[in-house]
Amino acid sequence: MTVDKASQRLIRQLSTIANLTDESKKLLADMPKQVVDFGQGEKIAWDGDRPTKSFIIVDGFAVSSKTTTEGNRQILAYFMPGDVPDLQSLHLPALDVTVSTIRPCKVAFVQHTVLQEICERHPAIAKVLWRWTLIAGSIHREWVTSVGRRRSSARIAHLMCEVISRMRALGLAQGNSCEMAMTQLELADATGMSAVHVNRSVQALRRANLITLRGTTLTVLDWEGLKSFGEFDPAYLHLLAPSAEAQGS
Amino acid sequence: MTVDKASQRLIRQLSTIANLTDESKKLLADMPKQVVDFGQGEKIAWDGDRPTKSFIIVDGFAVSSKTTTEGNRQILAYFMPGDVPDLQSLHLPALDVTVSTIRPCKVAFVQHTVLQEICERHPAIAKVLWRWTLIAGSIHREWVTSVGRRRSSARIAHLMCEVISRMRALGLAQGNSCEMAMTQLELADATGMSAVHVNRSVQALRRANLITLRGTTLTVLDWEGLKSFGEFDPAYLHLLAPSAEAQGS
DNA sequence: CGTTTGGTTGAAATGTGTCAAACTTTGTGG
DNA sequence: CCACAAAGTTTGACACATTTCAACCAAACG
Repeated sequence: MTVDKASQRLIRQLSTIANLTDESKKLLADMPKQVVDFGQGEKIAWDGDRPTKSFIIVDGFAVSSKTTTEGNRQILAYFMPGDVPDLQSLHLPALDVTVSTIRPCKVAFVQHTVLQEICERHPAIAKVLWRWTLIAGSIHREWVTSVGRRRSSARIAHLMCEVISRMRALGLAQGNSCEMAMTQLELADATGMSAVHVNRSVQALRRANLITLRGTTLTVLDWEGLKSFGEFDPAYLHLLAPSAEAQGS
Repeated sequence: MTVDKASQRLIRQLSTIANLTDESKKLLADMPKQVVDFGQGEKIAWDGDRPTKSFIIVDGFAVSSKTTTEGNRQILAYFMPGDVPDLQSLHLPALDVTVSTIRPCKVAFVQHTVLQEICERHPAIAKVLWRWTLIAGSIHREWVTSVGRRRSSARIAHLMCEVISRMRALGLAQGNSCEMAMTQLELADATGMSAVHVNRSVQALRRANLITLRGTTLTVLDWEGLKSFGEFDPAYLHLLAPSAEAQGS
């Protein structure tokens, strides 16, 4: 039995936070999905929308964001393959963020009715999805802390630790390297800084021999150093295997 | 049939975000609860705990927060009567925040086993609770935006709008006034600013004739003005009756 | 009535943003 | 495969928002 890529990604993501039974996996894999391609910088869902389906990121990277009246953008979450950026719309009809690709993306749409029926008939799956949305909330809390109370370069370091930890858990990191997929401008919008200051903070991390950042490829040179510099404690990610983050250095 | 205060508060809160059937209300009211009093500035639950019960705020106010290694505190959420600050621990065993009272609090503990059984047997209630945790996430996103991208006095204004809107929805605001229960130091920790700067920002809001803040009692003099100054759009609260926020001015 | 807690003020230090220009890399079409 | 354009990065100078420190004041409290 072959399983499509969208299902593989979704199942792999969920496996990082919960143990799925084979039955659950099959149910998720069998959901009807509609695959659509998006280019870089395209919007997939808009603040204020009332979607009737949610989507899985199959390939590529996306972010959710809000824009203030003065036109400043704040990135609120970072999505990688297997993520479902608008899962909350299952129980919150009106979307409160805009989701945009930061890389070309292949996404798979699933009707809310399908998800809802699965949740009703299979409470175990509902529980995992609920847990997933709670982890998204936990990550939000860590971001508030970062943006509110950490120095600029620690914010950057923390975000890098988060991304590489999540990528590792998915098996999408190569050793100490991963495709971060964010320009410095996007890094700025995610950390509440200006692009110029991000640049200077990144240089500080480089000078401290903590990282290498070429284009959008991040390499961690000193995992323990970066962790302590960014005050990163992976507990908030609530991953099943904390070992995933200890493989570094 | 008399219903205890803890249940009343809980049901009133949930009624602001969902329509509960009488059966659901009865089930919630019938949960065994253990009422405990806490003084001001006490901690109810600790970061890293693995609680076996969650608690409803019956009276008083509380916040959840994280503290950085440098000792800076970031407040992440603000809880009022009827709120369940650690509801997420139902599916995230390890708590990732500390919950402390900012006023003397009466709280009612409910065993997780009880909540879990209700959720299993009554999917309608599970759905409401899930929705509730999703709204908490939505509020977190708004806070990230505020802390990351809004000017200092707009942050304060935004937080004031949020608190008074939620208090109004609960019927806990008197006209344009409400008990905000936060000192300027707590306001600082919630908005990622220093206490001194909060003081200056509050004064700016006063000078603009938007608010009055005596002690911890907030009075809104110009609701529309405060809303636009703080870029406040209540959509992210996902309240059932948006009218609650339109009653002002 | 003194003590504590929270609020207010001023001055100086500093982190971060803004602006503008130059540079580098990446991608694309000829 | 080169040349060019576009996108992203880096740099410097300067402005300014915010923090820090320290002192003082006001209100609440036992």
